[in-house]
Amino acid sequence: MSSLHENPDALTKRLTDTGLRATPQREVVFKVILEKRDHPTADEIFARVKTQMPTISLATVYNCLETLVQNGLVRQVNFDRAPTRYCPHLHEHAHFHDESTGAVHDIDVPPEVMARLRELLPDGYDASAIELSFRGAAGVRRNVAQN
Amino acid sequence: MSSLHENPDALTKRLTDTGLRATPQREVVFKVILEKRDHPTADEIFARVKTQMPTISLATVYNCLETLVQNGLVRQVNFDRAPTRYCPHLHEHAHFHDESTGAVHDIDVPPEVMARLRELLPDGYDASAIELSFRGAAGVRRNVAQN
DNA sequence: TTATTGCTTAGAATTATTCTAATTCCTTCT
DNA sequence: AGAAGGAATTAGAATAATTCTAAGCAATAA
Repeated sequence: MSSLHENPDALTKRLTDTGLRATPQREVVFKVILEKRDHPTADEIFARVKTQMPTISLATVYNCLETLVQNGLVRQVNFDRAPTRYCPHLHEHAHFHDESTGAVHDIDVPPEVMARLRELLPDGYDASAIELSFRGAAGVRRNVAQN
Repeated sequence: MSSLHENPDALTKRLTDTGLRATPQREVVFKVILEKRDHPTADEIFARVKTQMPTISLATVYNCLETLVQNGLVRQVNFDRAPTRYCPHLHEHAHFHDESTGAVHDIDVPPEVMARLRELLPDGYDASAIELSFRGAAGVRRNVAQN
């Protein structure tokens, strides 16, 4: 819940704090992911970034995303074989993939549930990452205008 | 734990029971998945199948896999963007992806844990599928020569 | 047997992503 | 300030898994 929205320098700082060079491309890619938290794909990010920086290339978007992911500033989310999506929420959480709308929603997972999942592993198995995702239909939403 | 290994007709029966035509190609693809439960990729399945049926095409393997999956005879397993793997275990379970060997191990998940996971979803969210996967290193294996 | 439907096949097409090689941009050193 | 060195960016080619297309073939139905 920091002030990344209000204070653009916080974003720059997060880059430099992790030892990264805060290039304009990285900043705008990072900003785009943070400002609309809808788990966009690389293509969608590319499209959004181009409106602010028309000369950027798709390869650069992929490069920036890779460095952001490798430095733990952004998370990757995969569903089946669909294009990789990018998520700015760093705390441990799961994802719900709404098949009817294509939207992806974050699902909170309490630490004790995570711990319970780890307990499922046999002795000697050490999980560096746990991925939990749901697929289905979200929001029955009776009595809500839809358009 | 049925007799699919000993009784090849059980395999045929499972195909016809689901309303599928038991073509030779489908049977051999299904057999290959069942007889070595190591979560092979489509390419690996193709290679194994070719030894028994050299004329089969990769497209057919993909077609067979698709019908098997759609009819619930085989499960698909995805890890990140790696090639899709196929799993003959139908009961609800998770997967552990060993990063050092590339192997995939099945992990049992007790029903009450599955139920606990479903409880994490907000009202109105209905999950038709839950995917749980671990990534990491399996089998610490001290005192084993490594080369 | 003929018609109909479904399956298989080879190869082309697609698509997300990565690679390559050239250029440009910073940073630092002098 | 100018030059050197390293890192980042770029356009476009390459890759790889998967899907599509069109044609032939096989099984079943009439």
